Order: sequence, then C-alpha cells, then structure tokens
Amino acid sequence: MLLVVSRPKVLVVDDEENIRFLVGSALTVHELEVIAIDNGADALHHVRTERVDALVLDINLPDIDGFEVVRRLRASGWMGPVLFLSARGTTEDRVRGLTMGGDDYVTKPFALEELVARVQVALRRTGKLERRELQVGDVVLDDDAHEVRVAGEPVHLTPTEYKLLRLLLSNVGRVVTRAQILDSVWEYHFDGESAIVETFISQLRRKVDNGEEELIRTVRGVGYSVREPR
Amino acid sequence: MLLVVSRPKVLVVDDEENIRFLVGSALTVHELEVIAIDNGADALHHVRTERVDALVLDINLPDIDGFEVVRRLRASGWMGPVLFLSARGTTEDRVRGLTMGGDDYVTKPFALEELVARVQVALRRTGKLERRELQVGDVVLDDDAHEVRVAGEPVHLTPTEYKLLRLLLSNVGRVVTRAQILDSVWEYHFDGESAIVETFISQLRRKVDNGEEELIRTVRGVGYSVREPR
DNA sequence: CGAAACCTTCAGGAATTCCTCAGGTTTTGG
DNA sequence: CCAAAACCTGAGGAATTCCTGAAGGTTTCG
Repeated sequence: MLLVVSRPKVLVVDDEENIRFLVGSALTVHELEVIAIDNGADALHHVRTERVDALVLDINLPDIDGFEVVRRLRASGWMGPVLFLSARGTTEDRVRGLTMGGDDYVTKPFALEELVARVQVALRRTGKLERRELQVGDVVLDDDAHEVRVAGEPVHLTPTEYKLLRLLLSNVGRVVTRAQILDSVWEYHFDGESAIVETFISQLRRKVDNGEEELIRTVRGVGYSVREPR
Repeated sequence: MLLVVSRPKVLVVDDEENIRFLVGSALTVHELEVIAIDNGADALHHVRTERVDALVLDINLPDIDGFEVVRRLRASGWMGPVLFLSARGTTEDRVRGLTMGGDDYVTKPFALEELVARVQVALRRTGKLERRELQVGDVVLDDDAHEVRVAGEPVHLTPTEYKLLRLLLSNVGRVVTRAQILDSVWEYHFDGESAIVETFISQLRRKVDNGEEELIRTVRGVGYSVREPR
C-alpha cells in the first residue's frame, strides 16, 4: 500500500455555503485536501502564498469574476488546472471560449460524482495523483482515460459495458452475483426477471474476451467472475 | 482449527436505539465485535482512540452529519471502510456522489443479512477478515470465488454438487444423515425413496475424491461423513 | 430536427444440469 | 455361504439456465 506523504490540495471557491460544503465533502471523502473560500480576492491570495494543486472555481463571485481570477493567476505563473462552475445557460459560450488551455467546466446543477471525477482526472494529468488502472491478463481498464485496452489495443465500450467490466475487474477472484450486478450497474433493487445482464455479458465477451482463456467465467446459478490467470 | 486472536471491530453509529440493537445483534452473531454509539462526536473520539476496522454510519445524526464524520476521520488518517445508512429517497444523490472510494451505502429499510454481507465483504477487502474457505486434506472450497480446488487444481462442480460438498465439508468429523442432506441441499422435507443422494455422492467422489485416501466415507444405514485426515 | 449511439426486451436455440431408473456391487446378518 | 438390504454408478430424457441476434425504443449529440 502506498504511503501518501501529502495529498493533492484543491481550492474550492464559491460564495454559496452549500456548494462549498457539498463539493468540499465530496473531494475530502476522495482523499483530497480541501480549502474552501468564498471570494476571489482571498482565493488569489491563497494560491499565491501556498501550494495549490487544482482550483474549483465559481464564475459568479461577489468580488472578482472567476475568469479574471484565473487570468491573474496565469499572469503570475500559476499553471494548475481549473474547473469552472457555472449556472446553466448563462455563460456557457463564454466558458467554452475561455477554458481551452486544459481547463474544464461543469454547469450547475451537477452530479458530485462527475465533478470529483473531473478533478481527479485533472490532478492525474498534472501528475499530482497516481493513475488508476485495473488489469487482469491482457485486459486493462484505465479509469483516467476511461478506456479499455486488450493486448494493448484500445477497445470501445459503451458506458454500461464499461461499468459492468469495471465491477467485474474490481472483484477479481470473487463471484459477482446477478443481484449485485443489477444493483451496482443498473439501479434495480428488486430481482425481476430480466435477461439484461446476460445480454451485456455477452457483448462484453465479444469485445474483451479474446479467445484462448476465457476472462469472464459463468458461475451457473450464481453469477459471473473474473479469475486471475496463472 | 484457527485461534482467532481478535475479531474485527465494527463501530455502529445511529441515533435510533432500534437500529443499533438490530444491526449490532446481526453483526455479533456473525462473529464481529461491535461497539454501538448514538452520536457523531463520540464516534469520532472512539475511532481516534481505539482500533476500529469498519464503520456502519447513519447519515442523519443529531450532532455531526455522517459525511462530516467521515471527512474528519479521513483527515486524521483513518482509512477503514464505511457503510452509510440513509433513509430512502432523501439523500440518495448525495450519497452516490460521496461514496465512490470503496465505501458503500444501503437505504433504510434494509435487509439485515445484506448489511452483514456487505460489512463482511468490506472487511475482507481490507484484509481484516479471512476468505471464506473450507479445507480438508487437499480439497479447498472457496466460497468467495465459488470455486473448488483439489491439490491446487480447479475442479468444476455443478450448483447442486457444490451445495452438497459444502454441507459435508462444514460438518467435518460428523456424519451427515441422508435426511439432513435432502433437507439442506434439496428442499425435500419428506424421506421418500430416492437414490438422488447416492447419485450425487457418486459424482462428487469422481470429481473430488482422488484416489489414495477416500474423502467421503459412507456410514452405512446413516449417511456420509468427511473426516479430517491425519 | 435528424442521425447515431445506446439500452432493453424478446425469443429461439444451445448448453448444462437435474433426476429417475435400472442393473450391478458391496455389506450385513443369520 | 446365502439372501436381503444398502449402496454405487452409468445412461438418457426432461427441465433449467444461459447465450445471442434482432428489433424497437430512448437518449444524446451535432
């Protein structure tokens, strides 16, 4: 296991207490250090005086406009990734225009999960966070690139296929029951009669399970499992 | 037989007496040590001062929000698994966003068995609980992988064969009567004339009982038994 | 708005598993 | 030693479970 000497530090800047709390909690739970600030001036000051690895920044701030904050930071040499928050519709075009240099943006309301994921991607791109990969045999699932490779060759998976493969790979050596799959990949909390799991397993196999030794084993009457090959 | 020096310790935090009692009992029955606490502050204190291997945590606590509890624990370096409890509907989105990093959540009302299962899975993932394996001689039945190995080599069993072997192995040194077998493996509650037990015992022997010393002994007029070899 | 990508259901067919039956083998008791 | 009881085991049709392609519906994206 890795000893994390110091966690990546993310500055969350938003004037809404609620957003700060939600985003802050989400990032903290995912093992990031968080500083929450409610205005542009303090944000500027903080980035200039302490190490900050990424910025989550509302565009509409009470004092300095979010874009202006970034402009000044860039001018003073800070090159970290920025994730803009903006209300839907209002500034989408501007955002698109102004966030080219590797920066990103999400519109409120947003899914926390997605925001966390994007922050992590940004931190990994800048080397502040390790890459996360699941590998079994010659199948690699790269969570950052959101990409799957089989024997080095990229393979296109649909979102659901991806989730399913991810679930299976993160349970190597363990059987994943159909109920677990339905619960985790779909949101079914009931055990109805549906062949949907089979259908997707079938598709996954076609895409990922190339020949020789089968990656996804059927455990009759129980579910499916991926076994580490010898 | 293994001498368990110390059982995994699970902290149950919920302000409802009822829930604490139910969850606590269920976990205790499954050989886990349980501490029940009814507020966030005490929970924090306990985790920081004593070894705690997993947390079952209500989100709505009287003092500190469940997420906040986890946030603080993570900040102080505690990395154990957390299973959140939440009322259905109220916070599902937030929960989903905040529990990606290996944490889990169940919505009330929940099935106790499912909760216990999830806690056990979490503890196994973090190495606090051993794999569920039954072993006699060179036959190993791995309940997680749902797999049987003989002298290291995987052997394929059908679901019924698996259930039967499991029953026999979990009764090492004891005779399992035909009635018990019919009752447990099949749903027969009557003792009709049926050679089905013999048939499956026969198949099991062929697959699992490799030569030298027989694993499954016949106890004439009674049933079958597996004896720990010297 | 239209096209493309994706999700879901369904149904026929394939594969596996179950279970009865019947004949053989071993054990027991007198 | 013999007969009866108990057990073993192979075979095959029935039942279950799983696979997979096709088609229709929904969502996403330009």
